[in-house]
Amino acid sequence: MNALPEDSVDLIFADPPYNLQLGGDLSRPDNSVVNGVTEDWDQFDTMDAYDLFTHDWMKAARRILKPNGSFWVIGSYHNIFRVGTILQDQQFWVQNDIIWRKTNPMPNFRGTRFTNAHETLIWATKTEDARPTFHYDAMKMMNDGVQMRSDWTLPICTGLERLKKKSGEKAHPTQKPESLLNRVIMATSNPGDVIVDPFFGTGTTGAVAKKLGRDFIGFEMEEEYIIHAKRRIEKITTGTGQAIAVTPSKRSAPKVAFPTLLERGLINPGTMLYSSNSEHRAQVRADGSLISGKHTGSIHQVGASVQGAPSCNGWTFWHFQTPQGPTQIDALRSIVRQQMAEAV
Amino acid sequence: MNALPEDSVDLIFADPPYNLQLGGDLSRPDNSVVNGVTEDWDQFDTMDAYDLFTHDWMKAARRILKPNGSFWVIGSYHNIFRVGTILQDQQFWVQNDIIWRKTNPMPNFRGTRFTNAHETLIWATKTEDARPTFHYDAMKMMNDGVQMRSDWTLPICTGLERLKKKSGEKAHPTQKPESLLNRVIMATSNPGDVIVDPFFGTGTTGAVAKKLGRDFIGFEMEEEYIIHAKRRIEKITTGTGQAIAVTPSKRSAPKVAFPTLLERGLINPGTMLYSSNSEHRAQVRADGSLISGKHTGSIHQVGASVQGAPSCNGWTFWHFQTPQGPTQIDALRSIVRQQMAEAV
DNA sequence: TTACTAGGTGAATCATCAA
DNA sequence: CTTGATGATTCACCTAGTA
Repeated sequence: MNALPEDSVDLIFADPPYNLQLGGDLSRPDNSVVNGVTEDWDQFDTMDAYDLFTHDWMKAARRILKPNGSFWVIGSYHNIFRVGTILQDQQFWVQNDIIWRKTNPMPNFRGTRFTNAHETLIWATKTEDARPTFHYDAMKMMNDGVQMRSDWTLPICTGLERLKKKSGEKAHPTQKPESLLNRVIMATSNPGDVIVDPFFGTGTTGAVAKKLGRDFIGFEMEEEYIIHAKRRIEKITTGTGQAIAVTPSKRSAPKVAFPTLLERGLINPGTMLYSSNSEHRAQVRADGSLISGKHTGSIHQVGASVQGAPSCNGWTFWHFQTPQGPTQIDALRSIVRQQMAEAV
Repeated sequence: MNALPEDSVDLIFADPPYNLQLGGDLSRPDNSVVNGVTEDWDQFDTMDAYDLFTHDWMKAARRILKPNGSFWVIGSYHNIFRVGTILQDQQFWVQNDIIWRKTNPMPNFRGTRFTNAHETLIWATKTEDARPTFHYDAMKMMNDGVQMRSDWTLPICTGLERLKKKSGEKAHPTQKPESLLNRVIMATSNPGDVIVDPFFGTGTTGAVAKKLGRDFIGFEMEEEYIIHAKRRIEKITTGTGQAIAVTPSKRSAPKVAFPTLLERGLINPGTMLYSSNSEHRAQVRADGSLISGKHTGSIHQVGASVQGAPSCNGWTFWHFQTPQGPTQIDALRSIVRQQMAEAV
């Protein structure tokens, strides 16, 4: 990067090593082995070494970025706090942090934590008073007519999009989906702009840049990644004008879990529920499970158990007392759906 | 906090000042003025001053936290990178970063950025080898039967939940919703635990802690917030018994050895066991070991051997014949556990 | 040609206890 | 400290093969 002229680049997208520090092998419940990130380039001896590495590449990136250019970096909780702190210390000004909310993350196989279902991006400029390109209306268009939010729901890179070696193995352990780069590049650059990716990998940034009519420069040390990237980008034709279509993310109808009613204070732990004929009753526990005699479980499970039925729709089976008489708990679900619909 | 004994607290939830650095006044498209966070307690002269402040309160919090206790902190992009870095530098070990995805965030009125629609929480422990309370099964129950993810979709605190001054103004500029604290406290603490909130504000942590039968200690400097918090918490009644119980994790159940089933006459020597697909079979010997061809050993060992797998849960792998068809031997374990519970 | 099933997989800091 | 035994644990998606 030090060979490039200063203040010459419109957008930088950086996907640096995350410094994962994985432990031993991890296997799925079916005993198959999880193929983790064990590459040399993700190994750092200490956190200090990682901080120093981050400081160095970021300083080089900062030099070549135009005064109104956009700087993007992606990471996980392993590294993003270091990256964000160093970025602020270098006087970058954070415009947004963005959550890439994965539709299909890898589960937590051991049941020890919350499923790690997102990654974090930071969008920053060189200074507080920079005025970066931001296509507000295009983003609004891509989000069903309402402002694009700071959380983006997108699938991970799988299937035919995922580059493979001849052996069938994945070509790169952490290939990013083009949909993610599409949104970054669409939002904060213009056709003809110059985009730099300091950790080019198999070239997702270049592929999307070419598709959207931006110029790009990528840096990569691994020879094998470069070969894949070149072959991939060669095949791409640059879109022009109207040909550049965007795929808005489809949102499925919101599913509401009964425990959500408790979290939102619509029903309280300890509340008694009744079947419509008052023949069966159950008590609500704090995690949204029901208890009725020796039966415990979800509203559906307990509804089925007390009736000796194979299944049951708990939403319509259970009622709670109101001054107006017994009311289906389904009425409360409608309220939550309303709230979630407004959240889109 | 320095007056509390060390290693004495089960859970710490901290909602520190975000150091927002707001510019001039912001108005909505209808020219009404946005009431931002301009309180003295959110003013720091420099980023260094903020870092020092963070370092100090976090060190005090660390001292009082039990070795297996959970440490939670919430922030936005203004401060969360500083907080996360300092936390890691103090040897805290990050378990998850959690995204609070707001259903109803304030829009970006100027159309200059993405709507800032989330905040970030960090869940950490004092050390890497700490084993914090985590109610995996309760969280799964609360998420409609699938693992709880690292992104939580919850509304901000509005309506009747939002505390108001007599004048009708909001009592606190950044009151957190009880639903958020509910999930934190449910997931990582038990009834009777001690929870500390170093930035108590109007007492959301205390309110939810009391509701869920946890003890709490809150620190707050603003007299007016304290008055609101006390009045609020007084009104709350603590849930008891089943109301605050959650689905227990299987890991906490007492261990049962397979030979116990023979001792108690629940299964007889010579019984044939089958895998669910009937592909594998084994015979029970008098000492509770299995034999299948040349493989002998525990239910787990033989289950693993016959499959050629590195490990196997024999309780769910092996089935025995009943008039109702093949049944997991795990059903017999439940009976023993039942007997053990009644014997206490 | 369509429908269904079986199998594979993804940036993961992924168990606990006794000997 | 290591080693071994017990036994707990997965969601959404895609592809290839079969019916």
